[in-house]
Amino acid sequence: MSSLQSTRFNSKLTSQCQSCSLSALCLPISLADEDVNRLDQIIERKKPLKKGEVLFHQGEEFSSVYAVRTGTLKTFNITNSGEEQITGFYCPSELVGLSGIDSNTYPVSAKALETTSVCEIPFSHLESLSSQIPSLKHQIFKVMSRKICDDQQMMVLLGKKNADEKVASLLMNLSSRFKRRGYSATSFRLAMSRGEIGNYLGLAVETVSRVMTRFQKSGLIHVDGKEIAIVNLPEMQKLVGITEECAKIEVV
Amino acid sequence: MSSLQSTRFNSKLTSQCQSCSLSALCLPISLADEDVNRLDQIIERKKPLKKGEVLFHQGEEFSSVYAVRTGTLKTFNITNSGEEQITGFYCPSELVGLSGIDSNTYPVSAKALETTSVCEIPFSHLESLSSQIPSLKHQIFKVMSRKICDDQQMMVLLGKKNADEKVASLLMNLSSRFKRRGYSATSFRLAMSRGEIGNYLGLAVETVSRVMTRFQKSGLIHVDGKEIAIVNLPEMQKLVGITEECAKIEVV
DNA sequence: CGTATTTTTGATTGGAATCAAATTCGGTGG
DNA sequence: CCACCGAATTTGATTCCAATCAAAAATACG
Repeated sequence: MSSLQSTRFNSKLTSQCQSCSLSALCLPISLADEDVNRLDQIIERKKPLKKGEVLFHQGEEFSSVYAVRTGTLKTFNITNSGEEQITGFYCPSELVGLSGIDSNTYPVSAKALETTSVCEIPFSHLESLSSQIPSLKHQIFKVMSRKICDDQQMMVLLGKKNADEKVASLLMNLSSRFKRRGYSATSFRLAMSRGEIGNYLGLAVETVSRVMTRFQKSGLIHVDGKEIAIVNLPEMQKLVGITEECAKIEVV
Repeated sequence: MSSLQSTRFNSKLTSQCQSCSLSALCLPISLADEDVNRLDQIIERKKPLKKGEVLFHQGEEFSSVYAVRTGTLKTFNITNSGEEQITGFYCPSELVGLSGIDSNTYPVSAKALETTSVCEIPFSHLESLSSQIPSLKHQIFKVMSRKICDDQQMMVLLGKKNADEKVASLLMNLSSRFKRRGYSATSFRLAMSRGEIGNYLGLAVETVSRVMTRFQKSGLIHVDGKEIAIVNLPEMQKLVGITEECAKIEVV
């Protein structure tokens, strides 16, 4: 158990969730002001993580879920052969750590890909608060359900798609996540390296590089290091295929 | 909304969950008798599905989650090219349909691989009941968290493993699920076809067949149609690798 | 400014897909 | 109970996509 006092980075009596620009994403529910305040009081805003710092380690006791406020996280397993297997990237407003509830242990590690600040949400507090606020409980169910959906789409991607479709899917997925937060859907900066993309997609680094070069040559995207611009959006969407369909369902 | 009366297949006033042999798996919590009864009253035991019958369709409005009592289900997407993409197999005591909570729509279809009976659990009832029974709410969180964990392991499998490891992983996974329900871990019958296994694992049917033949020749397993016997358990576990590790974490 | 790391590019290899066909299995009706 | 038909499974030959090996180029960083 971490100390509320010692880790609190920015503590005020007024609700910070209410003034946070992400609240509409992080809490897409209409909580009464009073309820938001109650939620706000259990949340700790931690000191930002520097690139490469670890938020929690695989195997550690589960205590909190975390909402990313700024920056990007990756979650990963260490395989028995010692290599890293990335299982997800987390952008602002997204929750990380939910997979620890079942075993009361984080089954993955979470590491910052760049300077990243998070809100720590002690799960036991969240859970008891959710008993008192049904819409909050429903929201947690929804977030977890959404994660299950997304992971299953990822399973389809990994099992059925070729290298082009995988890379296109990741780029379009990131694009829609940027858009959701009000940023450009067609021009953004990758927080992760080519190696991390390949690791996540089940591709070799070289393949990721080749595919991106090829996409650029065919006028689908423009690549400048980590800066990506989607040039031919319709064609990219076509490449993504099935994932697209399910995105529709989810958006409803 | 389905009618409670019309679809109820086997209705008694006494608690059926209490006498169900799966309750320790389906409800691995110590609910007070009174609470079990309350849960029991919202559950409908539906008429068994015959092989090939569909429990719910992709795109249909979400209303219930289902616990498999006997038999096996598969969940799948239909891709835009019209082919089926299997996202999961469900054995007795396992819950299907949780991915529908987020969008209020089932993002997959569920179909019986053999004669299968399920308990229908209307989600709105379950949710309101969970407000009154904190341990039930916690249990739902756990089940969903576990699903997220499992799916992420599946992602690792699909992204990083070769054909041998994939097939071995599926067999060992099924083995542990049979064992959990009190059946033999080393001898069981596959409910799914080679084609469905291949579809699920991201392999061609021919590859699944070849791998199994090869496993049999090397004395790892014995295959007789759909009957499988694990002959060399340690070697099979070795093939599975990382998934093994995470199984340990989850079991704790 | 020089070194380490990341990314790109090229050549070759290999594992699984695909194509093709034989065989077995499962269900049905005579 | 057996013969028959379609589906599922197995087996074989060939192809192809992405991995691997290798090395140059670009970028990050102290």
